[in-house]
Amino acid sequence: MRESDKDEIIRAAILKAAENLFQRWGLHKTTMEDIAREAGKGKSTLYYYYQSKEEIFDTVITTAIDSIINKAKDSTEGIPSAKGKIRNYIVTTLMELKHYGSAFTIVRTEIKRNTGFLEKLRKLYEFRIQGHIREILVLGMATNEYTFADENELTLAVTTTVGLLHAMELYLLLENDDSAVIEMAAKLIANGI
Amino acid sequence: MRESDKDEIIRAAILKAAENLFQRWGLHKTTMEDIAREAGKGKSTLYYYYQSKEEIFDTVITTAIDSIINKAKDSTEGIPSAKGKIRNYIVTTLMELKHYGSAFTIVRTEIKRNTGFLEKLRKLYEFRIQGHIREILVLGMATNEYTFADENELTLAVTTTVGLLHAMELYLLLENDDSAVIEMAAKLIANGI
DNA sequence: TTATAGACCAGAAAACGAAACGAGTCGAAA
DNA sequence: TTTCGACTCGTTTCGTTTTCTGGTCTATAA
Repeated sequence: MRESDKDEIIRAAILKAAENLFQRWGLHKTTMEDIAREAGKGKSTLYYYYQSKEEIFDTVITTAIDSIINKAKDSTEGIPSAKGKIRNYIVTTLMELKHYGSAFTIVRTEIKRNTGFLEKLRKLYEFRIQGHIREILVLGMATNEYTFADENELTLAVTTTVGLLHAMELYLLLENDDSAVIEMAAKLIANGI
Repeated sequence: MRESDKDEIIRAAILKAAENLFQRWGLHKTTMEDIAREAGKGKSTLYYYYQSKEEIFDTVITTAIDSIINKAKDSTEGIPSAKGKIRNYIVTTLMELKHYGSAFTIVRTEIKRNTGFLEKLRKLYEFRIQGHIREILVLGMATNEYTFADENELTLAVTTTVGLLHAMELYLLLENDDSAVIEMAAKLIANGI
């Protein structure tokens, strides 16, 4: 057991080193040797812990996204109304994304370089976000805040809400918007459903 | 007078030629000689009518955007409710944008190549769109559909609505979404304000 | 067996000089 | 007033060489 603990520590160290370098230099300018040096290991050693550079990058990104989604989810706890939950979920997601801001320069660059990249990312978290939103909307039906004729309509509402969220993420990522608009947009969506 | 009429005809012919080629080949693969050949003129002659290639391109794009905005505006005529107007304005804008679709491949490419391009475009139409939305919201106050505490709140609502519209445009341009979501999103925004 | 790293490879990317291209100018001519 | 051929000069493209870098293999040490 102590063996695998040590294993995890080194894996985490590599990840941390990679994250630092990715944030500073982006994916393409960061070499495996850079990461190895930063982690105080030989280059070959990295391949003992990770299959490829891509796996390292994916793990870094996934971790970041996980953190955002978890914070968004957490921000809905303790809020009684569904509308409030939706509002918080959206605001938190966007604010966190904005906060990661500079770190996500990488993402911005990567989006432009490779259109399929977003597609790939989305698959990783789309499902979870839709689950969260659906959960909230279902709650909203119980509290009479929202009404949906049937399962189809509920699904459409979920899709639309998440779609709008994505649209705003993209907007925030590629352009730069200020917080007042984020707040208002979130409230607007929450009330509009 | 007949002189300037003839002038306008040739200018229009050049524009039409340019539009065809831009749509087929994009801005960068279309040369001034291509346009001249298509318009049946010498290359130098183009410079008698337009200052630069950029001016030609801008004019083509502006014309297209004008058409979209006008159709959006028209789509609100005859609708009594402000909510209906908002909904139609958004749906029409997005559907038209989608309709121009292939033509706007250029725009898509241009956006990726030059981030400042969107900025520039936006300045051309931002003001008009905000004017239209504001007009509708003011009407919505008269019909008691919408309530705003003061001028500031109204302005924020306008900004947010237009911001969301832009976000969806970008999303539509860079990704591909289906009409059902557009409809729902428009309704959602209209009701949420 | 586990963990590490140096030596090595093949293909990708960078560097670079030469050639081609294309936006824009100018002067002449109709 | 309108048109265009000839010219320019900065940019892009292209073919080639060189460097770089992700990934593998093998040796070695604990």
